[in-house]
Amino acid sequence: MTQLTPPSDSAPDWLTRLNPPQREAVMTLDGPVLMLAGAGTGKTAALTARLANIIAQRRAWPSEILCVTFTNKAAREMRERVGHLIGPAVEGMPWLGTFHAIAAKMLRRHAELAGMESNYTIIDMDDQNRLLKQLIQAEGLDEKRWPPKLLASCIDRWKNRGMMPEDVDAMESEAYANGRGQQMYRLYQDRLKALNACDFGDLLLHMLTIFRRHRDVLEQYQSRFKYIMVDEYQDTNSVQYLWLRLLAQKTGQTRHNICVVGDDDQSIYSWRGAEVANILRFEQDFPGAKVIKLEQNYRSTPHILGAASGLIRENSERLGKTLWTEATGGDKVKVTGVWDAPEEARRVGEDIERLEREGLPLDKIAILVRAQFQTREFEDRFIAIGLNYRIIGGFRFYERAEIRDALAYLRLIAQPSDDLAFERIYNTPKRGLGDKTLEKLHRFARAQAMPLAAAALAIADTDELPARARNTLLALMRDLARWRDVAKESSPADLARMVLDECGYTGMLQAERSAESAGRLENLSELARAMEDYESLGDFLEHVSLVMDNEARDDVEKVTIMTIHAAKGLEFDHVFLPGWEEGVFPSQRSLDEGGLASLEEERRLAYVAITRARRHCTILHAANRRIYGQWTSSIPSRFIAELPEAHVDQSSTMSGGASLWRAQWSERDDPFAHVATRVDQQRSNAARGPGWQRATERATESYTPTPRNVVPTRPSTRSAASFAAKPRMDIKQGDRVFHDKFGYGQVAVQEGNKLEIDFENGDRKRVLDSFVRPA
DNA sequence: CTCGGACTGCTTTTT
DNA sequence: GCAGTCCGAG
Repeated sequence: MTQLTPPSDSAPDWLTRLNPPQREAVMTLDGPVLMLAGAGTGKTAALTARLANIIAQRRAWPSEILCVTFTNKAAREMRERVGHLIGPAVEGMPWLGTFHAIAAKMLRRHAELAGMESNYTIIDMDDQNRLLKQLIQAEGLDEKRWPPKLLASCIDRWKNRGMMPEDVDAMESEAYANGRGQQMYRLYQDRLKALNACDFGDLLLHMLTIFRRHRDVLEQYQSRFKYIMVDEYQDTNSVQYLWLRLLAQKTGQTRHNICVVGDDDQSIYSWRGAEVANILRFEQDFPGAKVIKLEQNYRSTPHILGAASGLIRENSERLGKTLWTEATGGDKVKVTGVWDAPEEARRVGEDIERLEREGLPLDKIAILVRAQFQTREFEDRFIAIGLNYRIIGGFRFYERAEIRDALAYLRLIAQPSDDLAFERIYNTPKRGLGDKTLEKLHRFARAQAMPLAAAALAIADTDELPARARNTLLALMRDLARWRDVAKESSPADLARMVLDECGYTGMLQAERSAESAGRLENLSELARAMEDYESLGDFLEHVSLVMDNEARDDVEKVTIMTIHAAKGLEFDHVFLPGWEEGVFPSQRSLDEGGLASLEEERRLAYVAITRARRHCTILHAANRRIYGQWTSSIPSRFIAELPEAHVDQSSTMSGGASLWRAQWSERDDPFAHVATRVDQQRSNAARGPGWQRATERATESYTPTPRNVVPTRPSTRSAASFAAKPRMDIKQGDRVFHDKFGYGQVAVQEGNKLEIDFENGDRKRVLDSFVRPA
């Protein structure tokens, strides 16, 4: 990573800064290349240097290179880094992007070959859900027994595997409603076609089908792309694999200039269709492939690497890499056992405050959890001690109801046939149109084979609807027509502001005056602000449907709390890994569903977690934790026992210490340990003796924060760091402020960086001043 | 249409 | 234990 950082303009510079294997990857331009890049081995540097090299050597124009990533973030990063190396020529890289963005772009050109028009709509999961629900109801299926979500996941799985409805066999079809899976899938596809829409999976599947059925189209792209590069290849699913293979295999010529980069040890997305097999058999797929291993790690200390490597060695299906580093020294990975989850959060909080005092910026620290529910404990604790944090994940901007409503209006303006958008807004804000009206409208629309919006207009000439509903509908249609005219002249942002005002949405929220409504209004103006960057409404809508991420721009330094999945590809000086207990990590559910294969994926996840750390890594496990409201006692994760002792420092805040945990593992050293359930643990608790039992029972029945057998930690109400935290200069008592979650309020008490605020809904809440801004 | 009570079901998540 | 959803009553 470090090697390419100061990019220089002297031409061969990107070569001299590379290590030998990296250089080989950059220089090998002919034929298939598999770059096996371990964590922190400078894979992005090598990939971007290779791209720059292709262009510098005039092997291809930027527009003749296909460069695919999985996330928008990765695509952005790549574009930026290539930009540093080759300058403004990146602008001419139209085919650098995510699989979906690239497929969508191709599909716009060939939509008619998939039975759509080129201005097709890309529907999101919410639309998909509503659509499926309608279909399920129409088919008279019991929604409870066969929820739309289940059907959605089946369809998704089929699409991930490149299956069209006709490819779904009887066995697969069984997965939904007693064998009606295939039928429902087909109905869904028909409905999408009628709506001139497709879902995310379709973007790739449609293009794959087009490539297969129309050789001329395929050949056009095959000859265009002289080079293909794929990042995170271990995450590719079947469609993506098939899609790439078609593009990379130019018939009659021996081009196959495909370079894939990945790490089988970091494959953590099999649950959403990724096939590690794709990377494992790359050499068979592309005979003569050059395999280059990047093994020199530039990120972590030897102990961190040693611990991670020892752990991942337990996995069977591996291509096998050995990470090494020139770095020396550094601390061992710390493993700490604590009594319960609140203590875990308390200790992490104290450690972070100590690091902060020692001068480590908060944004160099991360807490990585297995599952989202674990974040809560930390959030509570950090609020209490006044530690700045941010939680990544959870709700995304474009998933909020008000944003989706606003987008529905805009979609309907851009695309009058967007029935899903119509349904979403036709009575939002409330204008007195109910299910009855919608039902009649639906029937009318179906009979006339027209979209709902057109039907709304046409039905006004009939006596189908009562005068009142008819007039309301007509007024809405008139508004839409007017906005469509406005859209032709004014900017998307202005249009959005106008629409939201005139449709009554803004008014509705203003009238509400609740804590959330203020935040919603804020979000809507943020949406309009985001639209300033777009030329046309169409551009913006395309962006929104493909780029659902939203990086909150940072103002203050904050500790990051996120899932391990979300942390892949990132690095932090100090990483805390809480919740390493059987059942939590590895996740019980994962083991129940996928057995050994899942256990190995969990282990890879653990490997990813540890390798995020640059300098320090602290693993924690709690003996007691509340799960689904039940106090549950648990034993340390098997992954802890798998860490080589030479790289680990174990400690425990409980009497008995680490030996207790180790003993626990040897006791239950049987081959079926991985399917052990919590019920078994009740039994093994009994085997641990009366003292343990008493402690466990106490914890289960009545929770006491500091039981006798716990070495008491420092009383927590006011730690040194939080006391010392400086108050914000721009906010003082009595000020009116705005908080993203709670809305507007008045500062009642200011104490360091903590505020007590009387919010407009009457609640008084304690919050950190970094979470509010002056209103 | 809106409110409230019952019911459920709970990893990971990008596009 | 909690949050989100659904259905029935008003």
